[in-house]
Amino acid sequence: MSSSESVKSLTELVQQPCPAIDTSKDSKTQESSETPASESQSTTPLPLSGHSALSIQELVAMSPELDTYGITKRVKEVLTDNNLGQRLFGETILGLTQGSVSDLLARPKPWHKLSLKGREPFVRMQLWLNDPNNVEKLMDMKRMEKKAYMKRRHSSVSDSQSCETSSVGIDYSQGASPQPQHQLKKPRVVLAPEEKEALKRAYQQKPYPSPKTIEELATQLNLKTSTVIKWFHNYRSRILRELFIEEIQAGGQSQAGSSDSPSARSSRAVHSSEGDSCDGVDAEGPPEAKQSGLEADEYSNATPKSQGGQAESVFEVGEEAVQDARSSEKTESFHLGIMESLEDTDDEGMLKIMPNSATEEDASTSAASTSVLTGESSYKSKESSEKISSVPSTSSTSASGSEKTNSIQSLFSFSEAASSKNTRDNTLRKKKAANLNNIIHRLEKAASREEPVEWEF
DNA sequence: TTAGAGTCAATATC
DNA sequence: GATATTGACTCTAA
Repeated sequence: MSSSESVKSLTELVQQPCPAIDTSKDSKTQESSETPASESQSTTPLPLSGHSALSIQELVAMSPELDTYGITKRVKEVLTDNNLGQRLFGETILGLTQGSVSDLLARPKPWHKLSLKGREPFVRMQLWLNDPNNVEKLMDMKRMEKKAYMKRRHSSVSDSQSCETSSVGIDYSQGASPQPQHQLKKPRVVLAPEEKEALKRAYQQKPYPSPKTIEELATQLNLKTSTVIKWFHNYRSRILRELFIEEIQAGGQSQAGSSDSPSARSSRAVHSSEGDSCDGVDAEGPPEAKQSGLEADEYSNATPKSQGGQAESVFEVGEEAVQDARSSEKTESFHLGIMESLEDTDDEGMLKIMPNSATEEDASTSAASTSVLTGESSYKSKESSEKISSVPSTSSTSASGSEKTNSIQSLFSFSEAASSKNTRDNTLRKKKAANLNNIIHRLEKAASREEPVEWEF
């Protein structure tokens, strides 16, 4: 099983243009006819079928580390070069929907961060890329699809012409649009920008809000608690992904070749990202939130406050590290805002996330809550992101061997490219690095000791 | 139970 | 029309 031999052959299979792949044809062409594998969703689509006895899962399990970023990059190139759509590619090759493909191509996770299931599409992509014929095949499919579409369209046009009038009234009566039935489909919730802003601010204060906090948020925002919960889930994971890709890009810039080496990447991305994908992933980017409690001092440095005890001491170091960032006018309000709104810090503390909730208290408080808002938006600006990026700025330090720590470190570490941007002096950075590593270390310890307090940011 | 991962699919945007 | 975004769902693991 683990024989190096099989691994080797697999490596060849996956990494090199392998003849074995020629396969696909048969299995592919048949499904192509009309239905783009899509529906088969769970059934394995792809051109792998020819791959013999090895199921995709097996392939994945045995696959050597793949350069996910490189793979997606190539796929994107191929798709655009050949004018192939994500939908077709996703449905026929990956067995995924267009949205998933888009997401995957835009924000691939590094291999080591992927679960077996998550690796599947990348193996498929790699295999697909390996055989240039596959592009041709896909193009054929595209043509066929087009033909089929035209056919359908023609026939439906004539159909609709004949029953146009009636269809209006029919609508529900016929299965065509089984819409109202039990109104099975819940309308999609679309959060208003202010709501998102508020949630983001809340996130900055507490990436892992307690149920109580969630309820408060839900109440304040007039949302369902489940929506708030889901939003936090999504936001967290998307922020993470955003970070990974930025790390990779940063790494690619600073060190040409290796596209996917996991750790030791700059964290500049975290702040500059503003890629707005995940809608705000931009600012905070509390990368390994869970793993390190990072966000506490990293982007919402303010948060650490409170908690007292060990946490307090832990964060006071972080505070220091953050000091300069704070000195910048823009970030200042940001930090202060959070600081103040976190005045009572723990879960009991009402989150002041809505701009209008600022009515309470005195001016300073209102300033605080609004400043969180303004702070964030400024956070989004390139300018400020640069300033803020100095916060976690550190040079990666030696220490810690665990992967976890490494990745955490990488979040704080600065690639040369990134660091060259700001003028911070090295000693200061090193000092911060040490401090932050210290924080990380202690947080991890605390975590393993199960001291919940420590994780309440 | 909760969080993370992977997706879907509706909607927004280009 | 293609692609990007994002709320929600499902599954898995701790």
